[in-house]
Amino acid sequence: AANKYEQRQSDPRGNSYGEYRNMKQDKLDQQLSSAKQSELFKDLLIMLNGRLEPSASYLRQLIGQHGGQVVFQYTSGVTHMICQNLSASKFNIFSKRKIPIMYPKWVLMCVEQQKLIDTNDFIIQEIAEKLDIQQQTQISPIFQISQLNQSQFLEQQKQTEEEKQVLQLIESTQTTALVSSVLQPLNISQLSQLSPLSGTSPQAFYNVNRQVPQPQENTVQRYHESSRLHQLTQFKLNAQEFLIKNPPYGPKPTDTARPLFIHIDIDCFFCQASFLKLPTSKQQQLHGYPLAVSSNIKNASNSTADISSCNYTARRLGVHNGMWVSQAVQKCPNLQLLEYDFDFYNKLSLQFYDILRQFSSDIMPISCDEAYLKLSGIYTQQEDIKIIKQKIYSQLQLSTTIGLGENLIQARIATKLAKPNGFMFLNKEVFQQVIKDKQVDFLPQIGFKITEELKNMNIFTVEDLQNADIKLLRENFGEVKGQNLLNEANGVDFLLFQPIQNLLKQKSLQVSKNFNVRISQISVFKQLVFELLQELNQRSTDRQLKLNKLSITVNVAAANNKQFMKKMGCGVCNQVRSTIFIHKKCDQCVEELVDSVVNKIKMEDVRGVDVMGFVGEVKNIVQSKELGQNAQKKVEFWEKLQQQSQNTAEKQEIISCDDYFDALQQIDDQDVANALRKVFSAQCLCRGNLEEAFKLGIDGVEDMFEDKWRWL
DNA sequence: CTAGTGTGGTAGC
DNA sequence: GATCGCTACCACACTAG
Repeated sequence: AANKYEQRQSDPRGNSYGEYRNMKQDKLDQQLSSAKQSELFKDLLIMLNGRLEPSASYLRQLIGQHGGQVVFQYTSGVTHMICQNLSASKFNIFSKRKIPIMYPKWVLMCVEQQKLIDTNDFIIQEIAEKLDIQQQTQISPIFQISQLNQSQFLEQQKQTEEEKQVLQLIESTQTTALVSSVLQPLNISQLSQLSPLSGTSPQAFYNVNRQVPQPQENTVQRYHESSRLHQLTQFKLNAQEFLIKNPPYGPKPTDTARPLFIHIDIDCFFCQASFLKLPTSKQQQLHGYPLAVSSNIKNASNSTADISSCNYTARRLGVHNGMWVSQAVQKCPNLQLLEYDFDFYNKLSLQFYDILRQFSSDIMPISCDEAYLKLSGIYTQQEDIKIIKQKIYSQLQLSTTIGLGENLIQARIATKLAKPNGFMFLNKEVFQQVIKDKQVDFLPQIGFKITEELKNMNIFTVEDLQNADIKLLRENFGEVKGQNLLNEANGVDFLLFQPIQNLLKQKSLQVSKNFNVRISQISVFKQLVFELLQELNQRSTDRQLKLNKLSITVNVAAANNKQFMKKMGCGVCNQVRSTIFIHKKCDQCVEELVDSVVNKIKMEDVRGVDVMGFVGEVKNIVQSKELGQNAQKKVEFWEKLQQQSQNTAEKQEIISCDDYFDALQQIDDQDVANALRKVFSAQCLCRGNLEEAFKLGIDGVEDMFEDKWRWL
């Protein structure tokens, strides 16, 4: 397979694969325009997103034949968006811009009927409903818990009208989730039934499609769509976003002498969710079998696909997460493999958090299916807490495990011990009892490397760790880590409970591809970096983060690269990194970024690339050495400005004010005064709501500036 | 000593 | 023909000044 891929990369018809692709594209475009059949899509710019059925290349061809234009990335002027799956954030972007989102079926049906069908009939239902849930949740009646006494709250949990409404709400969405396969685009045979008048048989189109090579754009995006680890991180971010927009409204924990925490985790989340997606008959058939979620593969006994989640039957038979499918079926020949359904996982995750919102106002999300809750003093009975489990089960059919403890680590360990479908309370004494004989890697934060290191120190069990010499631990692991290890072993928290409302601004973001990367030409490498940067740009824009620094990491095959390697994986690699400062959109930095590493690597050894962006707080930007020797004065100026706007709503705006940012970038070291004048004018004039600026006019602004100037 | 940069480890399924 | 090895964040070693 690798050989074939490389042959394609060095196709003799072009100097590089990219050029070859362009030639091919031109040729294709010519063919298409010559085969133009109608002007149906004239003046439309249609964006194709993600994996499509029929395929993107086929749709492109079809749209081209009928006079339309196609793009694969969002650009201004896009009139329609075609997709099957779409993240909530992207959905928001398109719906905000009032760009209709349609299934590919729309294109086919327009062509069939030779008219532009009303887009309202096609806007993706499932996603629209997901958005509806969020809106409804926001306006749904909120329990005024603080005004209720404790028993009233618990009573309300069981009985109130609001409760019924919430239940109905979630039940209705759940039905949608379970039948969502109904909403998938129609297949070809269904289509021909719908449009018997068609002149050209859809089947014919479909066959043409088979001969058109798949376009190579969006390799990063396509890859991410089926990468479980990518999805997993996005789900977590989605959950955080959801909680910020829909704050928890449960009872407010009071400062009691003895706070309680729960740790809640959905048991083998992906596995349960994928199971729920099966038809009932299949579910009955698989009942009691060992199950695992993995990419759908034909040759399980040879596959190096990862098991991403497996049920507890499978675990008892020796299967575990992260194992290769081939190893798993060797241990457990009856293992039944289930398919991923990432959209469904995401949906369940948000519903999970929607339920948790009722139970505490202090929630700390850990991942898409796992959170800590700080409990108020009203939970006095274990039964009160089990209500959470029951609710999640009755509303989502997902079994969970809850650990209860006086601190986070106790709760966390309790969950681990009680899995699956369990509940456990640990206090200090019981914790000591249950933990002491466990291997050290039973504790969180102790992974492969630290286990190895501890082995070298003759520390194997938690009890060994408890008795270890703190000086030695600190020496070997550092001050903090060493102390943390000891704390963990003794059931003392080192993780701080941080409810969602304390969430700090994201500091960095990164986009990686370290799978199926085999490169022979620098142009291909550039294309990959470009795509990664585009994605980075997209994400930072979506999340309104301003990046001031970019870093690139290239994974380069090490001498023992092939050892333990997944077939298309990156194997053992050395990392080559480099960092640059940026003044422009990050997808315009390809050349600079590539240049910074290209001399240190051989293209044929590249096994993966990772670009990271650092969020530039204006304060940090001001401090960065890019601003040169007068940075200190500029910082002071900035801080003064901050103080000025301290008590106004403008503070936030000033932080994100692009003009301000740009002006700062242009500050001239030779003449700080002038530069700051520029900055300050820009600040005033670019923002209409700085009232004084308008009242005083230009001269007034100058005076104002002089006024602010004195402190410099 | 300080501030900035580079490196490595862990977590979720 | 393979089957999706991501990503945020922390701590600390190191370096320049």
